This record gives sequence, C-alpha cells and structure tokens, in this order.
Amino acid sequence: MDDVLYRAIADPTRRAILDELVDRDGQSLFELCGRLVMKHNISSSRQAISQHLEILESAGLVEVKREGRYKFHWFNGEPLKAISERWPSKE
Amino acid sequence: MDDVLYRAIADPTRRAILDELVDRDGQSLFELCGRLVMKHNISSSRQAISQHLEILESAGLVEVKREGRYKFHWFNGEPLKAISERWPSKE
DNA sequence: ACAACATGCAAGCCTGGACTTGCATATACT
DNA sequence: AGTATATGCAAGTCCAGGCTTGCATGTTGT
Repeated sequence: MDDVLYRAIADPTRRAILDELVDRDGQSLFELCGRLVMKHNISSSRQAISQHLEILESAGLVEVKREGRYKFHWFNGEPLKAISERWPSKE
Repeated sequence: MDDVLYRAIADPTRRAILDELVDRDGQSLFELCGRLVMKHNISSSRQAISQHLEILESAGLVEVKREGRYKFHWFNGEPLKAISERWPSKE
C-alpha cells in the first residue's frame, strides 16, 4: 500500500530531515546529523537518523548514492503528489 | 505544531474515512461505520471510528455539525495544502 | 598493517496510540 | 413516561514504532 508514504511523513524528525535535504541536497549521514542538531534542535543518535533515512528511502522520498565509505542522500518529492491527487483541496 | 495534520493522515482507517466523506459528504457516525464496513472492509467498533473522527476534526480535516441526536461530518481539504506547499514536487 | 572514520546490524526498552469494554447521556418515537 | 436510538466518556489492554546500546563491517589515510 501507500502506507509507507504516510508513515514516513508522520514523524516530525523525518519531516525535518526532508526539510534539511531540500535546503541542501546530497548530504551524508554525518552531515545530516550535525545540521539537524544545529538548525532543528534534534538530538537523536546517528543510528536513529539512519533508521529514519531507511524509512524515508523505502517511501521513495529519499534517494541514496553510495560512494566509498560515504552515503549521500537526495530528496525526491514525487511520491507526495499522491496526497494532493487523492483528496481535493479546492482553492 | 502541524503535527496533528500528519498524525491524522498517518492511519489507514482515517484515510479511508476521508475517502468516504469525499465520496458522500455529510454522513453521520452510524452511516460512516456502515459504509466503512461495506466498501472498505473496515470492521472497527463505533467508538474506534468516533475517536478517529475526533483526531481528524482536531486536524481540521473534518468539520462537524450537531443536529439533534445526530452528528454529521464534512470533509475539508484545506489543511492538506500545507503539505504540497512545504516540499517541492516538481512536475 | 594499523588506526581513525563512516556506516550497518541486531536486540532490547519504553512510550504513544489504536482498539475494546462498559457505562452514561441525550434525543426521538409511540 | 418509557423505550429505542445516536453518541460521549473513561479506563484498560496491547502492539507498533522510535530510540538506545553494543558490536560488526567496510573504507580511507599514514
């Protein structure tokens, strides 16, 4: 189901991660952790963030590219279209 | 926060309720329960649905009008705009 | 080769939240 | 007035999921 999508954006930390990636695409895990603490007052462990990224990835909201010992992350808003297409939000 | 919104649509039963209200606006609680069983194979108790409606209401996604012993529900997609406005989903 | 660095894996804890159960309230009908 | 109908309230159960902890793996640099 599209369950993964809605579950993915249900968590405030994950939404902050998406915000961060929109602001600066292609960050590594460590980079993300640092910036989340700085700009969003999020003090979760590296593992926690890593797990969040897995969930975002399985929802298709984040795309990943492995490069040596680094793993870089990109935002992808495509799946979100399903939401606005599902319910009318007339102007 | 806008937390209530994302929490509201995180649950599959609540999304089905929204679908149902879009399909036929102004349903009462009992009406909704019946139709959810018929069309969506959801077999939650009346109280469960009632609790879901409270959550949807607090997120502004459902509006309510009390009339005698009935309580009618309407869908409101307005709050959903916040999602598409928050993250780019370029075409 | 060895150490530092970046990430992955797995198991356990613990709170939130979905659901049920039982009773209460309020409105309509006869 | 009494009964059926439509909904509300409150307490308790139970499980998903977010987080931590500890260790393993893989990569870069000296």
